[in-house]
Amino acid sequence: MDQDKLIAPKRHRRVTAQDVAEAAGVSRSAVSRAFTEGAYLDEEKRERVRDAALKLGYRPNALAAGLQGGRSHLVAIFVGDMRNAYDTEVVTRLVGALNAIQKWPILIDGGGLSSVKEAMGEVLRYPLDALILRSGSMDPAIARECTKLHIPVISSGRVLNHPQIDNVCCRNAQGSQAAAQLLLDRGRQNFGYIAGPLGYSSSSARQDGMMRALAAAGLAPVAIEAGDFTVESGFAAAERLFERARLDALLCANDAMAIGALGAARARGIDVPADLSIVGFDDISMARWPGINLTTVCNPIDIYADKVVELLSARLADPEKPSDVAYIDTHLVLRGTH
Amino acid sequence: MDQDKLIAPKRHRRVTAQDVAEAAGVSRSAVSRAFTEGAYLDEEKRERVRDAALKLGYRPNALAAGLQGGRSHLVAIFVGDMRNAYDTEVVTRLVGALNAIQKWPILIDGGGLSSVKEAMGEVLRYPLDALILRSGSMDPAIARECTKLHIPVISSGRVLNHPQIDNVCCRNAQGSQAAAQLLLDRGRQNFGYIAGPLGYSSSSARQDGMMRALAAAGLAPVAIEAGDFTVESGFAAAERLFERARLDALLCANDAMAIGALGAARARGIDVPADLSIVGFDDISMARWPGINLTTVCNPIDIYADKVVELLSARLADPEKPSDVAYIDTHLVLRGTH
DNA sequence: CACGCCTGTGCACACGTGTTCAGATACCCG
DNA sequence: CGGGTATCTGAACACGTGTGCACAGGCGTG
Repeated sequence: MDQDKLIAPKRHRRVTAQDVAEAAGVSRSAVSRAFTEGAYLDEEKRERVRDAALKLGYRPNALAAGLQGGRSHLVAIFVGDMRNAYDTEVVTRLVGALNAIQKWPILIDGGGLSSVKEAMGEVLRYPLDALILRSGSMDPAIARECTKLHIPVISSGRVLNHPQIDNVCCRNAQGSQAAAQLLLDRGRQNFGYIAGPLGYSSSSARQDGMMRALAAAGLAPVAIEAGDFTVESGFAAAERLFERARLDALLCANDAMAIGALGAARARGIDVPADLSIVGFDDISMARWPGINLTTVCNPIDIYADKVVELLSARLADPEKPSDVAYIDTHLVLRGTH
Repeated sequence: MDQDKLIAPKRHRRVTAQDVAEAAGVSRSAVSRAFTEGAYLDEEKRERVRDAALKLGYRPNALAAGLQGGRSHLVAIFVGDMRNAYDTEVVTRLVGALNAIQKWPILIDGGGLSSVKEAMGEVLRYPLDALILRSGSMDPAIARECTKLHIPVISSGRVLNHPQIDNVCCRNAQGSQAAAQLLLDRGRQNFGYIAGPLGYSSSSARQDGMMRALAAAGLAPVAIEAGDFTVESGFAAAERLFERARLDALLCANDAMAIGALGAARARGIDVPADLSIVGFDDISMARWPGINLTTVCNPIDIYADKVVELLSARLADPEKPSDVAYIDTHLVLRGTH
């Protein structure tokens, strides 16, 4: 009956539960039970099965398990642009947090990809446990499509208003309002702002926060320029600002651009922080590097990742629960540039 | 016959090929063939199937496909420590390159994980198309275990001597030899070196390269200290070096530590590059930031990622091919610190 | 017409697992 | 000893797909 197998042994067949069963002298069901918590199986037999499995190098095939049971334990992380330092750090923490709860993250980098939509379509062929969006400029249509497939979506960094999408978002306005207040208290009056690209809710919310603090002091920003969240664009935007106006305070939509601005200020011989205060947003790891030492608004990454995982677990436990928005508090980190 | 389904409709059943078949009035096989390139199927019928599929939101289940056919299209990337800037950049490019060829990378971060071995064991339950190691200090036992499961392993950054493991590695010694020669030509004589942790082949190879260049000039390094590849450790190591000796040239095992050293030099009032040359290794994106502008040895990341994917494709095409080592050439990037 | 070739189709199997179901065995209690 | 219960076990099914196989028909050629 096993003729065919003997005649044409498959290239490199995976060790299967059947093989272990034969080696241990039990039924295949018993093998399955030996690896399932809380299943009825004689202890002695279970041990025998595990020994045989170890010897043969057997591992239950996750594809088959996922096909049969409910969960695949795969989670897709869609990240808008992995060349962005903050996004990268968030992804790093997310990967760690997911690994820790035995969920396996599949990464899709929108920044390095021409046909994002197509890639998403391919990945959605896997019955994902969840999809995590990490991106300020995600096409909401994709998110909607996922909810149609009944896979949980968690949006990070941007609140998507949809009954089935959970969100994690930091209090952007509050953060930059506090930053502006800090500089106001220090006596600064001529504010500049380096914004992110249009359409990023985080950037505009942060700008609003600053405006609110300035308005309360009867002020308005002297000049505003926009970058694309990169260091280089921050450098360029700062140069344009310095050309246009004489500032003593400069707030930036994120740390990377603040670091660029810091470089531009130094190149121009402006003394930071004596003549100019620069404050970033996010508190990426480079902000604390010697030689940068940036004063910034901390957007606590660990808490961020933990919250995402927490929301994910809750959603998996109860798929029908109402959607949730977790707001993360920021706090000022006073270093050397304010 | 479908009573049970009607009585107890599964929570949210995925749309299956059977559903599409019924909607389009064809057999289930026809649906499968409609999505398979090069399968015999009437063009008109294929179109009908695709219409129905689109309407129902059907996607062939990748788990089932992977179970049945050979490939799962999943690739695991094991990265030693995602908090390392260079590793992160490599991973980013790898993710992009894999996405582009429709392979879906599962990330495992050794740095954020207590039980790496266990995590690897869990992930190996998926029949991976390949495993990519990105780490200087990977336990070779894990790699060996993978080859036993007959899944291709590609090691990046460290050459593993195993008949079934492909490798991508840059010419470390050549790179730092050239860097040392650059500084020798500039008239430097008192060399210091900041090494990585013990057991990282890349660090020791880079040190060897420097030694070779110095020896050829009848010199030897004045002082050597070690860090752990982080900026902070580079800062600390440089301070120890400055305490011990008067240097005019400082080579570092990677860019992050060089950036730390640069900060330490500036904090101490040392003029770089007038009194001290600092050269890093890797050319991470921060090396070109204004305010850092680090002279370094470029370890070209794009080529790196492309080579990995190239080796991967070759290995998948012919699993029995002899193992290969792709050496990547480095080149000096002259900026402002030499 | 006979024959072979090419295109198109449905049936049935294999992939490897978790779990249900019914049956078997051991055990305790009245 | 009978019967109920708790524990254990194997057969069978479902999960959803890709594909080999057999077959059907159309068409061109001798």
